[in-house]
Amino acid sequence: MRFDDAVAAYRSRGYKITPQRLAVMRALVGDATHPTAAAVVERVRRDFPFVSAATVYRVLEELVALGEILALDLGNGRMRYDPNTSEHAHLVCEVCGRVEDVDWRLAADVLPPDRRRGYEVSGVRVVFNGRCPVCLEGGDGGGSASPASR
Amino acid sequence: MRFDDAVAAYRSRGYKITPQRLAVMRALVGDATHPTAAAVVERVRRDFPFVSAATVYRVLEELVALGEILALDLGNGRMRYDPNTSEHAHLVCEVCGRVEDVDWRLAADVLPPDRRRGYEVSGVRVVFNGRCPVCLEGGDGGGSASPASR
DNA sequence: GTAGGTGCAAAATTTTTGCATGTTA
DNA sequence: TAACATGCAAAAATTTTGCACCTAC
Repeated sequence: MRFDDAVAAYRSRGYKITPQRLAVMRALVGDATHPTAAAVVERVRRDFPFVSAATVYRVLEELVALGEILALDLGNGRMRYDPNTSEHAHLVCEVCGRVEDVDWRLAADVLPPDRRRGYEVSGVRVVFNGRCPVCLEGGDGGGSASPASR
Repeated sequence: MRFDDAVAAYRSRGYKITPQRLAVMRALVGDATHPTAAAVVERVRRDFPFVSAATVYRVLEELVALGEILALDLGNGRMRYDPNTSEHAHLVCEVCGRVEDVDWRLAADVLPPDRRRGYEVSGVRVVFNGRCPVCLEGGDGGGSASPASR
């Protein structure tokens, strides 16, 4: 997502440009931490203390629908949002829940047609699970750190 | 998951073999529909009308921990369970929510080491999104059928 | 001025948990 | 019989929604 593109996308659909929408967009541009909705709410409130969480949820949904951000369901009950809409995979630490982008292109059509079972494939999500450098160095064996689970 | 393996896994850990656990296992073996927890509850109740949903959730968790089934979070708020624990990808219909296995192996190490950002990668989840044959034939453009969303 | 947006609080959903009771080994 | 498992109901946690008020255009 680029800020101006997102604003243009709103304009082109006749949606109003409100301070709340601008604040959510500002909170997301250039962010590579894959925040949860709650984290976006928190960040928006730094500039705009009384936004309603419902509004943030609604704006996030809009941005996904506009194709400006990606909604990632990485397997722990909370949605995460990614302003990087280019084709890439994700690395998820199964200990601390950290999420990172991996520049690893995989065209949807790597799935041979005879394996598509009649589906018209429009996209692919690739999530690598593992342990991040920090968690590897810290505790080893079991699950120590907060697993970012629900 | 094979029934006998799952029972053996329970035994080997000193867990008791209860009718409820057997019923959940029976409900899952050979199932390729990737049922939600609620669907498993429903199915178990066909043979065992008064099982508590909490028990089914607990048994599903156990089976995942035992490595007998896979918990899939395919991006619509509900967990789905897959007794096929071999390495494979999933095809998800974005119209009706149907999920199918695709025999498409992708070793975790297809991710080149210099792209791993220091992670120790232990697994990969690949989900292809698209439209299933039924939904392709039915309505085209928008979203008609029940999108199996939350 | 008006269509559309926001805030609040309550609803909805799915999953988890505490605790008393029941059951397997 | 003694540890473990279950059932129930309430709690949790996240996201959605209804409705009255407000505001960008």
